[in-house]
Amino acid sequence: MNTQDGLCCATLRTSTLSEDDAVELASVMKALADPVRLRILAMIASAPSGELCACDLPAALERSQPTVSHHLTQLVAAGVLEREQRGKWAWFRLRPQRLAAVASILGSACG
Amino acid sequence: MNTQDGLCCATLRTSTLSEDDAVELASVMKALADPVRLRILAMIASAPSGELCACDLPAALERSQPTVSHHLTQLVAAGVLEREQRGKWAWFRLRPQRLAAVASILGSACG
DNA sequence: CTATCGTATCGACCATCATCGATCTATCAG
DNA sequence: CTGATAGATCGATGATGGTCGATACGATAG
Repeated sequence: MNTQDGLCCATLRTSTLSEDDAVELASVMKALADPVRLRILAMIASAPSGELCACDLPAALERSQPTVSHHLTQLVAAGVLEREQRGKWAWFRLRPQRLAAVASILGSACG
Repeated sequence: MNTQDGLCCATLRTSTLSEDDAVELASVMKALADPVRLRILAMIASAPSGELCACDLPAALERSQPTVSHHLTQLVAAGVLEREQRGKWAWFRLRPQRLAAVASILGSACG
């Protein structure tokens, strides 16, 4: 772990996680551990353009606008999404590296 | 998703998660979203025998015995660990399929 | 400038959770 | 049976988190 981008190639199999690394990895997992946030990721991943406008989400997720904004903020903070402001709209794209890092850490424990 | 074992080959990229599938996936992620539980997984994954006795964990994790027992219960409930009782000791092994399922779902969003 | 619309922030509320001490259960040693 | 040990369960507590209404901010339209 600990490259310029945080999570990296440490594996559950080859090394025991330090307390600090465990906390960092857990913080990313925590960002992914909510149904609303997972649905946001799925919607963006399946969007033809690869991006989504925040304005569509409250209706699609049946959550209030503040709630959606809160979840988007958390996903961006976790490094899983990136935000781009266009006029008065906010658009979101995946940051695949971060998801790939987590996937590879988990996969490494599976032999 | 939804095979005999729960999580399966649904991907974030090809399908929008249903509310129910999102809740189920989130519950597994939640089990992985704690530093203590991640360290337990890492310790087991890196153990030469592939298994660990619960008796060693409170000292290694610097947590009380009830706390460790609580975390182990959650990991077993999430399908990530399996428990085997031997005499008065409880031993734990990984269930790689479950971790692999989560890893593949995350990986599928990374193109 | 003013009105409007998309988002972010704030404050509050309720639910969930990590943690621990105390206690209960079960297994083994004598 | 008795004492000791591994582990689970219970109850309490303090912290974290999801949610929403109200409000503030920022950009566009007129």
